[in-house]
Order: sequence, then structure tokens, then C-alpha cells
Amino acid sequence: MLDDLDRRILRHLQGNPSQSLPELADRLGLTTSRLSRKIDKLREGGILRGQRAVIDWQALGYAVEVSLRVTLDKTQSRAFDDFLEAARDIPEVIEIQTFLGQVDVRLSVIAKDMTHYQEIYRRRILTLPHIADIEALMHVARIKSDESLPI
Amino acid sequence: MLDDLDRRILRHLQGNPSQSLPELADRLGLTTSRLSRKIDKLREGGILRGQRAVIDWQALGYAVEVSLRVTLDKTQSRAFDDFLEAARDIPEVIEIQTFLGQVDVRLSVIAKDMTHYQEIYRRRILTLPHIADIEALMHVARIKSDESLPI
DNA sequence: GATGAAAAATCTGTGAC
DNA sequence: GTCACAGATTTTTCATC
Repeated sequence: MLDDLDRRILRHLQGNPSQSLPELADRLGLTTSRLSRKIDKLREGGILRGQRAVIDWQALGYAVEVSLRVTLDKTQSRAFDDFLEAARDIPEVIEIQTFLGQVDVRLSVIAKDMTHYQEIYRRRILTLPHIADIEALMHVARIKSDESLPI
Repeated sequence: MLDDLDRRILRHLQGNPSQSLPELADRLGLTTSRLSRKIDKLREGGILRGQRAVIDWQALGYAVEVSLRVTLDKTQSRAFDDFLEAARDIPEVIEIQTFLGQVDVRLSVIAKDMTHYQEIYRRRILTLPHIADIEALMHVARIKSDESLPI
């Protein structure tokens, strides 16, 4: 379903997204039109979902990131749905993942500083429904972040 | 430093990534050139770091994601550096974060299926240097993922 | 059905107002 | 802050294999 050329194209799009088609075609030894059509196919197939602007939120003044592990009160059958729905609406929550196992959900929360974080934590996080337990880890750095998928 | 218009622009660039300048300008009620210059400023300010192709790795056949919490052997002063450097080179490791506290590093690993995951885990993860302890959580879903920063 | 070359449409960036 | 234009880029068309 995905040939070798597709893989090479994806790898390049991942690394240098903002290069032009002729430029990329040149590197890959293709004509521009062939490359253009290949990319169309990848988009149609849902593999290429488009481009996204990379925004440096540290430059925006967000200096603090905290990773929260949440365990939910499983006596309530709607616990998951309720919790996720409410968590999704908090703008400072930039990541939500769910798990199989002792921990139910992981959230990444960003804030301008520790005071701001405390405020978000008390007013928005602790008021989320069905929380049984929370464990927080202060984040130091993101070393790698999705830049290089194994294609 | 960042006016209201900037914020709206960033919000749009985040949400609807692959729209063209005239299209976006229309939505925001601006002329194309004004928008173009605004975006230039954001780039100069380091807030906009460029574009990235969004690739759907589930469509690529990666069905499994596992989150690993790693504790390092802190008797070795080079433990962090050695570990991070080696982990970064594993293509299936798509995220690396470091923390302050009892846990040192979190890795996200993707694999085609459980067999594939076992292979990566044994051959690549367990052979990383200075590991004192690992805890794994099977990932179920990414509910939210960086799409909507609080701008 | 896929490919290459070139025209047509569209987009981006810049300079004048 | 707007308008208009030149250069670049993407997309479509058409002939070909």
C-alpha cells in the first residue's frame, strides 16, 4: 500500500516541510508533477493530514509544564467520559492520553509560571469530575517530540 | 508584545493549518499583505517556528503506543546524557521528556503490533545505558495533542 | 493507468501610496 | 494599513507511453 518512494517522500516532508515541490522533486530525482500527484495520493489516503504551524509556546511566555497522572473513581460508569470531556475544555491542558492499567489518564498542563500553575491546578484540574488520585511531575525538557517517525 | 490579532492568527494557524494566506486573511477580515507581514513578525519573534507535515502514523500501520517511565542509575554522572543521546536515536521513540522528581524520563514508543513492540523493547529499550527501573503503560488513545494551545 | 512538459491558476512577498 | 504588481509555486491540462 505504501511503496518505497512514498516512504522517502514522507521522510522528507517530515524533516523539511517548507521546501517547494520542484526542490523536493529534484532531491528525490522525480519530476514535479509526479511528486505532486504522489503527495495528493498520500493526502487522499489520510496518511498526510496537512501541515501544521509549529508554535513555540515558551516564546509565548509559558515556562512551566507539568505532567499529571490521574486515576479515576471507577465506581462511576461515566467517570471516563465525564472527565475527558471536561478536561478537553481546559485550554492549558495541551495533551490528554488514556491508558490501560493502573493509571487512567495522563494530562500535560502548561502555565506561565508556578503561581499561574497553582491557579489552574486548583481552579480547573482539581474541580474535574471523578478524580480518585493525582500524581504530578514537573517537566524539565522535551528532548524529542514527534519530529521523526519511523517511516 | 502580542496583540489580539496576533493571537487570533496563531489560533487559526494552529487549527486549520494548510489554508493559504488569502483564505485566512478573508476569515480574519484582513488584507493578504497585512496578514503576510503579521506572520513575518511572528516568525521573527521566534513564536512561529515553521510548519510541520502532520503524518498519521496509525494510517501507516502503527497500532501500538506505549508510555515508558524510566528511572536512571544516578550513581553515574553521565547517566542522563548517555541515556538521552541513545534514546534519541531510536526511531520508534517518538517522544522524550525529562522530569524533576522521582521519575527521570518519559518515553513514548510506537510499534506496529505487540510482537513488534516486544522486539523494540528488548533489543532497543532495555539495552539503553544506565536504566535503574522502567514502568510501562499501554496507551489507549490520544484525546488531545497539542492542537490547541491557550493563545 | 501512469508519466512528463508546459500552460494556467494561484499564491507570496515587496514596494508604492 | 491598503493596493497592485512581479516572481515563485502549485495545479491542471494534454499528449504520450
